[in-house]
Amino acid sequence: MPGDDPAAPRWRRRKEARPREIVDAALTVFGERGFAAARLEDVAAQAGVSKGTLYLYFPNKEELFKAVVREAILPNLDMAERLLAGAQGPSFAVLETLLTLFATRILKSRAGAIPKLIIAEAGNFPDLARFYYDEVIRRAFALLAAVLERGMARGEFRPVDVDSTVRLIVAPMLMSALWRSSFEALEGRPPDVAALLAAHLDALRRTLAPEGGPPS
Amino acid sequence: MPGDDPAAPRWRRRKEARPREIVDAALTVFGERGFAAARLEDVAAQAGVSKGTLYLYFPNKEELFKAVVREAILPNLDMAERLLAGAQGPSFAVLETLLTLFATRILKSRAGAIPKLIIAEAGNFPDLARFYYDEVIRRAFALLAAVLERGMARGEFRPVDVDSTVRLIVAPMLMSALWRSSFEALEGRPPDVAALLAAHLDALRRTLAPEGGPPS
DNA sequence: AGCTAATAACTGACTGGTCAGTAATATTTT
DNA sequence: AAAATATTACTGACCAGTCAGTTATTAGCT
Repeated sequence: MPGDDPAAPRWRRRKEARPREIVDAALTVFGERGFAAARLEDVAAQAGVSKGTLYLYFPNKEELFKAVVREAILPNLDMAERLLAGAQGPSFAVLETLLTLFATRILKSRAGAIPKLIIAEAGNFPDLARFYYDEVIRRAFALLAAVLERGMARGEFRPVDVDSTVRLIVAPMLMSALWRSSFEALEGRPPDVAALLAAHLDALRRTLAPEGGPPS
Repeated sequence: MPGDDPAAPRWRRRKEARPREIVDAALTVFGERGFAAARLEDVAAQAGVSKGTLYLYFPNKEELFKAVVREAILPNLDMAERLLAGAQGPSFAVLETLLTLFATRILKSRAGAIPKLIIAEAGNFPDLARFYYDEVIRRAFALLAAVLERGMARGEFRPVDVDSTVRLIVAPMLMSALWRSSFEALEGRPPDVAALLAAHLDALRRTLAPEGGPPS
């Protein structure tokens, strides 16, 4: 407990550690409440710091949010892009790995709340929407489009409309993320992400298979 | 313009027409701003009425929102349920009709904003989430599950995990709705709902086909 | 028909509470 | 002592919900 030791200082200067701790706390609070409804006072409390301190490290709420996205999402995108760049095997395996990566690294972590957050607030905070669209969505879509192109070029996938198919691939994953944030509490059992992912991959295998036989 | 004619009354009593007009205005404003950020003052202005009048017809913001859902969504669900109950032909045609119905009646109308709204605010307004879950989601899921069961019973669909497959069916439609509300403004072209629906139906045909041949 | 209450519908200023951002002040470190 | 870091108290804007008062409409009376 603070205050136990009267000789201990009430607080310490920790210039290096603060930003990370604040961003981490912000991910939690934004995830629970959304952007507009999150109170910076709560973020500060969660980070073990006072509200004024936030403003020493971030100029305002929006920039704090951008920092959250940068820390929680972008490293995973980097990883996914490196994965595709170095891929050797069949394209469907790449797709499978990417979706599994998303399910484990995003869906199961606190970062899973971010998509909901963006969708919820895009209308009222267009700058945020623009930022997320440019930094995340465009890149993720381009990545999946590249996998499809690769598969079609190698004769592993039948020819499909790339844009629509990318959306079909992404939708169930995204929906899982939104679902968790919104309705998990209302359903008895927690949603079975593994089952959904399996069914989705099965469906994709059938959808992408060239007429002759299975793609993988 | 009001005020043009000095003999015209400043307002009129229109007890019967008010509720519908207010709900209609509320759908617009909630759709643009979300539930929490929508100002009842704006709803009132849009309905051509003063703020106090809203409270003559609806006890509070939440009940007004529920009225919006009842008016904009539930009639479509009723229609869909009647459609399945009276269906004669192949199950895939039923599925196709249902999805097309959704694409035209919900996605293209202002009601398309409601899913976003619910997802956005579920965390902060659990009563709203519960209401929507009970009145809409449960019914819609049961409906699609019934179509799948019907198709499997008639040997038109291969055996699938019903719960996962329902989610796979819904996800792209839902995502379209969310997308429109959030990112339409940021992308150059408007999203091609028809192309997505066609690709989705194509994928579903392949996914549900029994091993022997096509389901429809 | 016209005049006069009585009532129902409606208005808009106000209240109480919330919260992002800022200013003034305090504590720690060098 | 001075600089750096942090806290606390405050300001200003915002908005759901309330309510005292106003206006349109109806009903009763002549």
